[in-house]
Amino acid sequence: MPELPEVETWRRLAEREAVGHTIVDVTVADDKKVFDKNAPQTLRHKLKGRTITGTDRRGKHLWLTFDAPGELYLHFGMTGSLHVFPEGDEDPPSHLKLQLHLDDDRVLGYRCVRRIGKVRWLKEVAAMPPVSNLGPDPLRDDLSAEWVLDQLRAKKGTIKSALLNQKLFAGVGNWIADEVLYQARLDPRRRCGDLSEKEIRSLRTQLLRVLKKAVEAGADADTFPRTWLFHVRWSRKNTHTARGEALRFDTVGGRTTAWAPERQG
DNA sequence: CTCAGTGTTCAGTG
DNA sequence: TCACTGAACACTGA
Repeated sequence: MPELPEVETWRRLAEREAVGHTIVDVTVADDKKVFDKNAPQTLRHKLKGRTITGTDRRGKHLWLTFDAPGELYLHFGMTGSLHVFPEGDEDPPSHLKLQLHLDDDRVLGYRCVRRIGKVRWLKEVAAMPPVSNLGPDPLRDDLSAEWVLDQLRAKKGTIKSALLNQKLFAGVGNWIADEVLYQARLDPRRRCGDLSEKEIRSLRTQLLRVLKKAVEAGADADTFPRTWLFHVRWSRKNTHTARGEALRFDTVGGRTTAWAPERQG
């Protein structure tokens, strides 16, 4: 479920477990789609022998820095994830596309089931697309109420599509957008321009709150508050929220949107 | 067997 | 040119 909280959780995992370690070997899957323009052998050559010195993230994009120029960009698509496991693990994650074998007999592994993720070797990730095209990351960057008001008032589409716009709120994805609208009690189909100042301020407050809570929980869904829409939004078989409100599914902003009309009127 | 889906990009529309 | 919409991508699981 890689939206901002999941990617931030993986960044912290890499920061804690891999920074300071040297890559003694690299396993690269034969997958031209995930590796994009990078030839697998080039990637292997660049990474082998390097020491990981840092991690960074913006929105849903994660990258590693090293003791020499060049950065490893990781994007997870809809089904990617990052793992640390022992060398020779009997039951390693499936669909591993990249394995960095560290100097302490552990592996930092990038997994991508649906092959929509991307792995690239770049000079400076933050200076080029897609990361350079992102707007502020609500948890990393200052997201002032005034800026949000200005931006949303200039938009013509629905509030749901604005929340998903990475130039406005980098890292917000489909479940977070729905959760924020549920918490802020707003109909996802409302036009941005029709929202009152009070409603936009509430939206911003709930956005920061949902992101902060999800990151504090280590993106572990089981520990998200019981009342969150999250727990019922994944199956259309669910008919009600934990609070007992009728649940509805509509396509808004081109994405499946779960919401509770009686709360979000 | 069919179809929806946590994300991004790009072609098409107005 | 801009803002926005919808399809495509690849694969899994309901």
